[in-house]
Amino acid sequence: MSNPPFKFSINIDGSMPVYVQIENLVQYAIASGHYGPGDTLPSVREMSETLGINPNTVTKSYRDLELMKMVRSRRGVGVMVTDEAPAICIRDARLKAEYSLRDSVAECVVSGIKVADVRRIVKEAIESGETPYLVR
Amino acid sequence: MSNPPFKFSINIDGSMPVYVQIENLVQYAIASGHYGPGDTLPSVREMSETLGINPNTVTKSYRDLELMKMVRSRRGVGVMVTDEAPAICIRDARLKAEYSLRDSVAECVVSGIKVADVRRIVKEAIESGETPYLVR
Amino acid sequence: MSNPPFKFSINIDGSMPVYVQIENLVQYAIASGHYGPGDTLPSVREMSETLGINPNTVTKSYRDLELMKMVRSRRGVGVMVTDEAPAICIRDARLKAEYSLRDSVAECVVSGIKVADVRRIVKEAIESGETPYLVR
Amino acid sequence: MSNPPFKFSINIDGSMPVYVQIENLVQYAIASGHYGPGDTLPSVREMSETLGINPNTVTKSYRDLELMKMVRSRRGVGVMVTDEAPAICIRDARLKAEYSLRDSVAECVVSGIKVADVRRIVKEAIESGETPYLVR
DNA sequence: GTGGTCTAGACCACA
DNA sequence: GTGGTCTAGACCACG
Repeated sequence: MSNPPFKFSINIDGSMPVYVQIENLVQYAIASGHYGPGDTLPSVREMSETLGINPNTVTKSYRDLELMKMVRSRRGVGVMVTDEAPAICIRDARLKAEYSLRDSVAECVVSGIKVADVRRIVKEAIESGETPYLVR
Repeated sequence: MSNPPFKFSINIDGSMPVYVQIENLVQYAIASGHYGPGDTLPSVREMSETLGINPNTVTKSYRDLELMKMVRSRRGVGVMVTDEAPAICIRDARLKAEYSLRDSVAECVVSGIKVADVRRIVKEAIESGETPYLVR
Repeated sequence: MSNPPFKFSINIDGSMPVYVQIENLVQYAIASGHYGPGDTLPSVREMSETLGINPNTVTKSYRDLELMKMVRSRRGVGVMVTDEAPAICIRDARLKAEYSLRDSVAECVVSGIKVADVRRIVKEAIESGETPYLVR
Repeated sequence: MSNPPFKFSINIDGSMPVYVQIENLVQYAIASGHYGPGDTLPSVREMSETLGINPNTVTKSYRDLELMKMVRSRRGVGVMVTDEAPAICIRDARLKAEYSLRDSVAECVVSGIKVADVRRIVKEAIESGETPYLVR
């Protein structure tokens, strides 16, 4: 692996399919600048062994990412990040996060959680600043 | 059905299974006070016709709700809301909303959205919020 | 009701159907001598109101008991205990109880409950001497 | 299926639903140590063919067991025994057996069986008992 | 009328 | 290959 110090972590239980988690991981890694245009992702075999999952699952993730124009795979070489990937990833991540936030707040309000409590929870979450998918 | 009609609506093509949507609808109806302890839910047949789905799907939903202690079904009688149901529904709704909020905020932070923007989005979402529908 | 001081008690929840519980109640009442040959059972209406259940359910129980030759119903008169009923009820009750006991003990042994504990439980149950269906 | 074959057998005509029988069989197999944490149960298709029943029926059993936290099912992988399953199964089996015993003894007493006879029956049942199959 | 169970068979999501 | 969902339709148990 050419870019070793990046740590992936997936939750094999939970409702989110493994292949989606992998796609998200890679997109976050690109959005955060860990992988830049031209960088090579871990090989399918390496990734599957690292995560302890089926290689087919990784293959599917990489294929999806290729369809999203975020990576390009070349036989015998590997899977490389495209030039457009960072911009797409960053934009997508922000849009998704923003949408998700509006949604959650509305859900809280509608559930009868007090506004003060909503603010408190937001404050705590900002301060604790955990990353849901990335482990640095 | 002794209660006034509750507007049920499901999305048969969405990613969320139909039986889960029904469970959510019922929990929503209980949390909002539309159905109280002792009330009878629409019969399996009635619900299936209303929603245009197979009775077995409704049966599955009702069975799950029974395992969750929210309803009690009796052959030849119907499906009735339990005494504990409202408390469980309200508590669950809040816990889910709170968890979702923390998650979204973390996602925003990790996506590089500025803290000031996070606060602004939260503020907007609260202000555009609907009146709480949950009974306390 | 001609034989008033007998108290019935049924569990409308639980897995045992209501009509079966009623049949058992009546058989226990006959076995215990509360109702003797020629005595009249409570009317369907009275029984259904006392227990807060559907009259059809009582009707079904009485019909079953008639098929078992334990009661005989006469239009305009009521449902009366037959001459053979006590003997049948007593024999059946003992056989069922004995079979059930052997079964339970075997189940305990096979579940790994120690023999000493089995004996203790039996002793306690005898001493507490509750009646599962009858309330005197 | 990695484990040696477990002899499953169900009674398709009995009063107990088939899916409940399957659940009991699996719990029995877990309590007896045939299946341990991490082991994979027979696939839905395999089980349904073995028992000569519809796959949906097996699915229902497995789903119930999952709600009881005894197994965890993963699409594309299989159904696996959880870590807590053995303890739950053993505890449940004992509780059920103990409850059943108390009930039977009470039934004997109320049926007029003499205490001496109750003790004799218990003694006989214990002596004819099989070796406990449950793992501690 | 109510809900409960089971079947047969289809299609999908996942690894 | 795995399990998950849904349909259509049958039959039964219960009140």
